[in-house]
Amino acid sequence: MADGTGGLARAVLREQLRERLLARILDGEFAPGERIVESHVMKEYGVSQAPVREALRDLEAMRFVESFPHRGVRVRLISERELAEMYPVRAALEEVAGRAAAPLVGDETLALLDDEIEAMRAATRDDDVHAVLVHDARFHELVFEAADNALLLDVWRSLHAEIRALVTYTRVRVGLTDIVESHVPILQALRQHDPALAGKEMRHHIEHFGALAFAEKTRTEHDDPEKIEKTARPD
Amino acid sequence: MADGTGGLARAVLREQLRERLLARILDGEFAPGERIVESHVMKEYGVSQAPVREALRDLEAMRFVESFPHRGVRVRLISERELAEMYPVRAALEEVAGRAAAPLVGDETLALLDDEIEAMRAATRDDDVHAVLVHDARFHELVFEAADNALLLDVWRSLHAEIRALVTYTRVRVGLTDIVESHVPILQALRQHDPALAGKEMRHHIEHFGALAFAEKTRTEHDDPEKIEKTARPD
DNA sequence: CGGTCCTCGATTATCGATAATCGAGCACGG
DNA sequence: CCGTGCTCGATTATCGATAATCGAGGACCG
Repeated sequence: MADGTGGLARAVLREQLRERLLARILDGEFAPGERIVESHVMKEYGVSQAPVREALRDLEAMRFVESFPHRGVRVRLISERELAEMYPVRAALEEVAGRAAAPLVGDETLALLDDEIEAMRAATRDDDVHAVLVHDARFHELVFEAADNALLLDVWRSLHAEIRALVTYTRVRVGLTDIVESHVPILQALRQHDPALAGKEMRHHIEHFGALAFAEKTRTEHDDPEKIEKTARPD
Repeated sequence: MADGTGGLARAVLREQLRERLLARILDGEFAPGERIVESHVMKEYGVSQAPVREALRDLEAMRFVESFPHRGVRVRLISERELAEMYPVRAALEEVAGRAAAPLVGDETLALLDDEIEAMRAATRDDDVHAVLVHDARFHELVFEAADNALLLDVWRSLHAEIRALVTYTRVRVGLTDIVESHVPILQALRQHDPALAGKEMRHHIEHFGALAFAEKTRTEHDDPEKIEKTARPD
């Protein structure tokens, strides 16, 4: 992929475009809510419209963008409501992953998990938020991979967009250090190959930050819409 | 948002094609493993290639088909391994849905759920497997809708393909009646608006049939690969 | 006789152009 | 002034055609 913008050779165009566009979304070059115009992209990369459309549709399936007929594609801006909705889903998935991974995880993976925690610590020292996010996501992805359940991994990956927005947002309320260190109990539980404990730690890890981010909302039975409505991200 | 035009945003070719093709897949006209050739579809419906490709890509995101570059699209044939992998994922999601739905569910929804059970019973009497599947899926979908969590609903819907294959397969080992009647405790728990119970019943409902279909595999901590390997469906 | 290389039909990936649709801005009537 | 309807530029949806790629089958060589 080290060949300039002029010649997108190598793999299928659609996939290359997808990766390029995704990178630009994650880097914030395409801000949330911003439109992505097909004709602009096709001129910029010197390709036709079809692969651009298909790449955008892939990104839509990955939940990074949304589209409406005849109105084009825009980068999804994830509302707080959606973020709140994500917590129970993600908590449940992570628990499944923890339970499944615990008996299967090998020493190599445990070492890699340790590396990711160290990398998060280093990034925290540099106050490099982006790096923390990357290693945080990688830590969890390693657990899901260790669970040896392709479907579970797929489903989790489809939440990437929300997870990213989530962590970015959460950081405002809790420190990076808290996020990083909260991974330690998970690693310990995996080291002990204790499925129930690993599952519980994974679940708590998610629910903990969910509770911090949304105060009492997540666990209450009565909904209180106003608490959430007013925060609608003004761009 | 809904759609500003008053609800008549129908008729995007891609979406129509997607529905048509999906129906044909579900009806078994396209058998699992069978290829779907773009040029054939475009001639058959008198449309161009682009919408066909995009429709197929949508179906891929829904997990009904799979595609490889330059090798086209084929209807996914879901292995027993994948089915086994799905159980813990679905069980976790259904538990979340049950917990969330219990406090929110209204009388109308409870009545609809009752209707679905009745419809399943009627279909069972006619030995109409297809109808049972439809109403079974609809029952669960109603619960997910009642949970009022769009993300959860989306994730669950992305498992449709697996769920269908699952029920079809399970039926070989357990009777239709067992499947149908096992929905009753869920409905009762929802009637009582008991989140913990509803969640538990939803989970058990899934795990029960998972256990039936795959013997002891699902719940054990030690993996015993051979038990599963040898079942590789030759069809 | 077995294996490798090449050709060819079938299919997918991409292109450039056209038709359909949308939203903003402007003229017009009240 | 204010709302209504129309026109127009911008953008998406679809089309028909071309280039790239794949897999099967046959020719060729050892």
